[in-house]
Amino acid sequence: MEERSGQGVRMRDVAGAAGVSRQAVYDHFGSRADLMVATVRHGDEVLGLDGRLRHYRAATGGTERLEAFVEFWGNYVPEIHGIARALLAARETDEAVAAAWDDRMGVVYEACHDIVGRLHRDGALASGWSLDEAADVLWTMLSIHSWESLVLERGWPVGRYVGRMQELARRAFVRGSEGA
Amino acid sequence: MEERSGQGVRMRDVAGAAGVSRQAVYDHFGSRADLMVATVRHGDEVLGLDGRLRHYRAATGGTERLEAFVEFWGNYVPEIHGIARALLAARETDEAVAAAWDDRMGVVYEACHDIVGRLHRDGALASGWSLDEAADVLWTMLSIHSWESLVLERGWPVGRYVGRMQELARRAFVRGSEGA
DNA sequence: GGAGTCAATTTACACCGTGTAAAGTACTGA
DNA sequence: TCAGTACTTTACACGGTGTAAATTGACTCC
Repeated sequence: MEERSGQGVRMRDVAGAAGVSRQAVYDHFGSRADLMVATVRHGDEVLGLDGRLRHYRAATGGTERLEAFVEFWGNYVPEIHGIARALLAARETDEAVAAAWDDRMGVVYEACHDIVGRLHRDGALASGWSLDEAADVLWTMLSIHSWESLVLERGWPVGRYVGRMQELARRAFVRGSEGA
Repeated sequence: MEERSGQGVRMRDVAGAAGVSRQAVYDHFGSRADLMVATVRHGDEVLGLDGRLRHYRAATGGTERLEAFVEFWGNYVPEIHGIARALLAARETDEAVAAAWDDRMGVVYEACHDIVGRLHRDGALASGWSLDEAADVLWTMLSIHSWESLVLERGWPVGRYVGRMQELARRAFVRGSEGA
């Protein structure tokens, strides 16, 4: 239950990789969609989110939290990328997958909203943004797709992604921060 | 050859909508992938790009061109969205579709690079960006996915998309422009 | 040791969408 | 009239998901 990753993977591949018959997989998981959802849940348990989010949680200021979150996210996405692509493809047709995806993305959105709210509280939110709009844009900037676009298509190393996105987010959302 | 749009559409749907047998479609287009490519070409002819890009072409300054391009793009995407989704899904498996997509996106990338180049020429590019990195980020900000995220998922009207993206792009790339 | 249970296996098939093949029909124009 | 063309219907191959049934094998309980 470890090495899977992505949409081109058929049930027989999963079965083969697990050294088990195709039907055994159906017995255990029910369907391809259910398998994905189970994989997501398993990933949650195994990826140590609590540890990874320590810096984020420790940062109470809006600006610091924004920076910490981008850093967490940039390093987190590569590890969930395979399953994320599979979910993204399957959520078109499967309701349970769509729900699992929306649930995950909802958590990210909440984080974005929280960050924007703190910037506002600190008087640091750049003018011109409503809280919701800023959260929408931050969430969009940090989407898996944008990560794919920069890291996979344009070939950015993860470190550059993190650095530039931190800078971009600061410029976009933090009042008076164009110098660097 | 007009009303199609998107990935859930099967060959029989296309045929039915055209009032023709499924095989006739195969006779004309060869395969689903070829049909998509043909649809893209047809769209190019019919969408009046030259007219739509007039403001963009007329704007020679980096800042103005950036603004004009975001406006063009925001209004253009809704019309290509259906076929774009289908291409996006099919490019995973079909080489010709992938080539057609990459060709289109290449054009957009060139436009982004041109804009960033003009900003730099005008001395208006915000500090901290290399030309390539700024083009990469602008291109990513303007991706179909980001448009979907804001307009379809977050429910933004197109006008708001255009306005906020213009503002965001200005903040991100134009030196000294946080006030508005 | 023998019976029952439970998991996993093999084999087979239904369903769907893409794509191919073949035979038939109807309209066109030299 | 005949050839060509455009389209039709019917049929099937292929690949992937998902279901069903009969079979094997191991482990437990008495």
